Amino acid sequence: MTTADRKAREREDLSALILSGARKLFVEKGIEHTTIRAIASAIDYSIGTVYKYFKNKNEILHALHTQGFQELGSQFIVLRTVKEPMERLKAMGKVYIQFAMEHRDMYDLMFNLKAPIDFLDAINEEEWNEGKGTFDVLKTTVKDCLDKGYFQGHEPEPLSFLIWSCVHGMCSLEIRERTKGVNLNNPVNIVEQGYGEFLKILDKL
Amino acid sequence: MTTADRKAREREDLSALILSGARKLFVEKGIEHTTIRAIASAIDYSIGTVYKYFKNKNEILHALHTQGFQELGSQFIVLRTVKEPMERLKAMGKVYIQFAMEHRDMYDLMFNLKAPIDFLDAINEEEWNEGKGTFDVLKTTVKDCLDKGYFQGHEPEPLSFLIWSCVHGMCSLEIRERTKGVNLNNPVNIVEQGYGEFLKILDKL
DNA sequence: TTGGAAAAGTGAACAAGGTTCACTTTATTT
DNA sequence: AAATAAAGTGAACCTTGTTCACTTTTCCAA
Repeated sequence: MTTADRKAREREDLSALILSGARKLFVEKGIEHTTIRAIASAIDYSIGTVYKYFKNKNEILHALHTQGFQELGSQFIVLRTVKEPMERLKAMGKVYIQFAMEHRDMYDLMFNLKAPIDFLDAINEEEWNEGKGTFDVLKTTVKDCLDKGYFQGHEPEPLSFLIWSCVHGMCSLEIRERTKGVNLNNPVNIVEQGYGEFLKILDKL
Repeated sequence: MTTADRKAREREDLSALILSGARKLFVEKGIEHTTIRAIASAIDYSIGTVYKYFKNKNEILHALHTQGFQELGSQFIVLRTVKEPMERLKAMGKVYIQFAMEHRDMYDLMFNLKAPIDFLDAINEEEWNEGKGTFDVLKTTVKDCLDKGYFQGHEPEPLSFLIWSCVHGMCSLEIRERTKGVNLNNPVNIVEQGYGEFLKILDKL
């Protein structure tokens, strides 16, 4: 079945090409400029072809959001070298914030936009595996901390959710331009400062 | 100038009517169904009239977002009865979460959507007074806590931002359906549980 | 009282974007 | 080489925000 194999490969290739075109626009011009027409024209194919490969725009954005989780996951790999769980937790927060601040639109897509979740709903997928996987990485480290005697009296799951929320909240407020509401006496980046306070709290727990 | 006065009043009235129509759609059908056409038809006026009263849709959404802050502010009034600052801080979080969960679309508009901020940008308004005002209420309570000896070694401003982020993060993840990523062993609402962990931490600080 | 200006209100029309689908072109198979 | 299938196309449709030339109403001075 050489022909069928090649066909499948070609299909994969064009699928990937569409995504890379979408990705490029997404990164360079922001999500509002990432239209189907723009994606098609960026890769010199017609609108119709894009729709032969993806059911709709939500599917494209979902695929992009999955790529984002893969990248975030690969950033997390360095954390394996940090053996002490509390240190690892602190480093994880730093990596997470850095990812969010360096890939604002991607972060927004992964954790704020409706599109990827709407896509899951449309295909009757109950689970959000991308998010779940990342959350599990956090939860494992939090459990390690509990085993080491940190976070006395806390429950791993809701505590992990709280920690995620802290960091996500800061990134989200920053990306959605709500940090305008915070008067800074200090010229340092508010997210950095907020994370500094977070670290101080961890040292007490 | 009785006539001019009445004119001004009528103008105010229609302005308010447009907003109430928008509000109704917003609450009942969600933001995606709150189109200019739908607003106009809900109050039996034409599209053109809506545009005589508001420059564009962002201005309408900004006005709605301001109403939201007024309501959140009025929910905060009960907190004045709580004299002990740490207790007040805990109660404030509870009120905030309750507001967010009961007015999801409004919360989203206030803290997530681009529209209100885009409106401010368009009129060259640097300040986000609505957010700033609410943040100041929090900051005052956090400062009171510091004065009472809580939060030793912390800075009021970034600490307030961190606390806000914690609570906002939980609400935001819930509203944007990212709590799907959290496997619950316990049937209780994850935001409630996360806030429970937050309270435990406050008791240690 | 009334004529004309100003204010209020209208809705057709445009642009942009997601989506569909009948059609053309290319590739494969027999 | 013809028949069939797969790949690709883009005009056209729908919805939504927005504009603006036009109509209707209101107001005040002559």
